[in-house]
Amino acid sequence: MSLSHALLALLDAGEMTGYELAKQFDQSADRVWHATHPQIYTELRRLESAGLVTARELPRGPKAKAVKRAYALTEAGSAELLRWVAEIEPPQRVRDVACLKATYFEYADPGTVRRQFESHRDHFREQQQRWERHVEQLRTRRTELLSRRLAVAPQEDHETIVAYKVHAYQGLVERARTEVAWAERGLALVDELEAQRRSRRAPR
Amino acid sequence: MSLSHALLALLDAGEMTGYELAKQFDQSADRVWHATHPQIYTELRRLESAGLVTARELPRGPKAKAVKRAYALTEAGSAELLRWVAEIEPPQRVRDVACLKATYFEYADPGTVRRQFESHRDHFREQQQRWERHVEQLRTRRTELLSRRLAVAPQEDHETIVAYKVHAYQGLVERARTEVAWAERGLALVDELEAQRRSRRAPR
DNA sequence: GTTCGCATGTAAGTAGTTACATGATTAA
DNA sequence: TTAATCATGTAACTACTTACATGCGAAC
Repeated sequence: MSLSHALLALLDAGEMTGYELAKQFDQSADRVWHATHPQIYTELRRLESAGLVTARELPRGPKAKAVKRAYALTEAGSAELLRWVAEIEPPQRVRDVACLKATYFEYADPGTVRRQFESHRDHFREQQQRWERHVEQLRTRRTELLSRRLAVAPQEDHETIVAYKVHAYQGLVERARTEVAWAERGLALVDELEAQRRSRRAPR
Repeated sequence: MSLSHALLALLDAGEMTGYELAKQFDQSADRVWHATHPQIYTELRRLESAGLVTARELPRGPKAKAVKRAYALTEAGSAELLRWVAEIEPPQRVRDVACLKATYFEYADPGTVRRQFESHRDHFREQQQRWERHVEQLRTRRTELLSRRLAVAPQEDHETIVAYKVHAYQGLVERARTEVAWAERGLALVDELEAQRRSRRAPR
């Protein structure tokens, strides 16, 4: 289960509350792994009872009428993170709605198919830009998480840390680019098929 | 939920038993959507009680000591399939273990990282070849499912049906290619980082 | 005084996995 | 006779989603 490891990995940059972790998941470009807040809070409690993280209760505001919980890695948590990174996992199963649906576009009229491809293209264009920005921020070491991480790591490791992260997000950029290209070829295909149909129905 | 629609789509090629459907999911290259057999049998029963498919009980073998159930689309099932194909769904959330892990490769030694990238590359090379073969079979109309589907569709639609399926699987080929390229750049990166480290530790 | 962002959760439900269980038929 | 393949399921569990619920503090 990768949510737990995503959390351990984020906590390696230092103490964070559930709320801050949730933000990393769904606001920033760091969300290589999607998770909702109920799942995150639940998982943090589980990690705590498994002894992989510890929680420190902090007052919220000066009146201390409510508390927040800041989580940090334990020794066991760090060890588990190391173990997981080295472990070779069975490849993930394919489960791709867009592709599944595209296999049956014959059932939809050309206008609808066009809208499907356009929405696919627009989505991945946006993703591509988002990830390109993130790669740029990593290169110039301007993300908050990376700064925190570099602050607690020895100087000589900095280059390696940055290089692997850049490579990972660069992969996402390429992937998004591939999807955009696929959608654009799809749009061209719709045009082509329509032209063929027209010429077949009214030959000269 | 896309499993139900994957099943409806497969059944559009004609009557099939749960066992045959399960084979389409995990044996053939058609598995754009992964599912295990318990899930498939359960879902078929659900589709049946929802009135989207009907089951016909057939004897298994001549002695008729056991039965199998052949499922077919109902009117409502076909309608639902059409509705689903035209519907524009919210984009899927990213949840990528390989990428998540790659972000933290700094924690592993170069040998381990190399093995990770190699296994990624090998997996997607195999996927790429599998999908290339499948595209070829679709082009020459030699897959069983496609033959069945073409047999029940009007002649003038054949080209469109084949074209969209080829496009969908061609997309998977490109995606696999992108992953292979990413892993190969990863391997180059490991070498580069190691060379840098060596030269820094022993300058000339 | 009300809206926005911070902060934390529960509860009910759906989707998907893994292990267990059974038994028929076919080909070597 | 034994192994492989056909064929169908249940049960227990984990992962994830959605809706509901609460309350503080700051700024306008």
